[in-house]
Amino acid sequence: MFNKRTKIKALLSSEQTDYEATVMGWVRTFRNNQFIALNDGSTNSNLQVVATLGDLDEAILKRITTGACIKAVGQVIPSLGKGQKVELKASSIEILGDSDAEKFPLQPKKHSLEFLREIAHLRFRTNTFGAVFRVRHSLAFAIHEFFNKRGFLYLHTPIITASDAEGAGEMFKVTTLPLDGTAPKNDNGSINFKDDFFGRSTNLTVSGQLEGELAAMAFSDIYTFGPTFRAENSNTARHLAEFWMIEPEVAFADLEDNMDLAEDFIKYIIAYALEHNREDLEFLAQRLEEEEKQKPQNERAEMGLMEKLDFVVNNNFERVTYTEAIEILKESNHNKKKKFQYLVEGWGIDLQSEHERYLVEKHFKKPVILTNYPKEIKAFYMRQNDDGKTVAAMDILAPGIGEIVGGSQREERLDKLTQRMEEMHIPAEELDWYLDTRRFGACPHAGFGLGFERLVLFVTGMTNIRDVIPFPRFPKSASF
RNA sequence: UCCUCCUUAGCUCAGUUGGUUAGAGCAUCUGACUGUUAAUCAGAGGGUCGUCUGUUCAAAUCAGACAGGGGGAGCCA
Repeated sequence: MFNKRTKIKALLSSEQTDYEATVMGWVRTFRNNQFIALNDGSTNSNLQVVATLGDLDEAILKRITTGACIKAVGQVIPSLGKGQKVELKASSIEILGDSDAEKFPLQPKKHSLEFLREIAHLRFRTNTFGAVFRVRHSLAFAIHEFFNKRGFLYLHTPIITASDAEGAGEMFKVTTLPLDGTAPKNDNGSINFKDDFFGRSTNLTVSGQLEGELAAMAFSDIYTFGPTFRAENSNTARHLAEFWMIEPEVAFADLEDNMDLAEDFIKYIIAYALEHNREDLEFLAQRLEEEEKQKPQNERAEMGLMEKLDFVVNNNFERVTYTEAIEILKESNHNKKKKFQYLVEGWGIDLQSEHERYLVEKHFKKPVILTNYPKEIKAFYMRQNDDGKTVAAMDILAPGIGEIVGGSQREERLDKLTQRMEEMHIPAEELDWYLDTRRFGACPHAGFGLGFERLVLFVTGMTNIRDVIPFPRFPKSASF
């Protein structure tokens, strides 16, 4: 009966003593032939299991190696040593799974994140990744809680999609046709998808937004939270080929409502993690602090992780228009001294990473919501402002991460929308179903997309997006 | 995809102007110790120097190509 076991988190947090308990978990270290640091993933802390000399079989002791899985039964007692309040004095230890210490790659020492990424199937058993993925779990749970409390409907949008006109990025093809060159072709040499599984060309989704808008035109408030795929050849610490995206879509909402929602949302999620994952976050904060010490003084972050998260929860995001941002950048000493690689000369340019970082990290020193971008650099579905030049778009920029949210009020006016699609060469016939929302009972609405992994990066203080998703997919890599 | 740096033991790294048998710490193994906190102490084993090609009497060291990784950029979330 495995359910009789006590989870280490519960055992440690109760601080109750003098009762018998059964624990199971994986050995982190075995010191002095006597002290087992046992972890079962329920918490970052290990339980000290004491194997008293003479009480246990020598042959069993030999098999208690780093990585081995064991079951221990014994009395929970106040710890005789320092460093923990309670410990388990084992009366019996059973090896559930041996681990050959000569071959097990994790050692009781510091490993580089790059090395651990190569053994992503085992890195869950480290302090850092244990903390990261417990925080990730909490954030995911908090997202559902936030929207559920506000009456949003969780909409499952398709993962296989027929539309390839969204312009969000390169897509992965989905097909059952043979790849050996024998697939049927049209007269012009292109592949004929008539006999493909779906009878047409299909791809993995790059965004659930358009489908989300359809549902918002019935349920008022919806959100999606699911995997998203981009076949872009992006080799950065901020991009994945497979990532999870949250996309709320709200009827009867304008850009300001949208900004309010996004800001409330981010603060709620972070506050939830601060409340429920204190221990893990403090561990990650300490890890980050040690890493920062390696850097030269001028490159270090001004705030520690906990301080940063508290700050974000308790302060308003700075809201500035694109036009104001350009003025700030143009007039900045940084620009005048030509310290930007791309100098800011005038209105209409797309902001470079260095410009966004300057605004967030140097000028405002807090999250920034940039609004009303030139229409030329934004997507077709964004609502055109009365000035004829800008659209009701908003991007939220976070310190250290850059763009974390991209959203807009949507263009609900059919004539304006189709006109813009024409200008941007987006085939209207393929998106006829989408245009139906504008034909039958259109209303002002808005929404945004938030990259889940970027949020996890921000909250955990990790710096590479490949370290906050269990099994990352990126160019030239799809292991596990 | 572009720029740049890196690749030496299981891990993290040294390795002199190219020169004989390539080193350290940690891990592992053997033994000791038995209230330890990444335990400690003693000893041992462990390497096709990323791959290929070239230069040279001689290459871990120099050059080129390729592969993988880091940092930055673009695309974006």
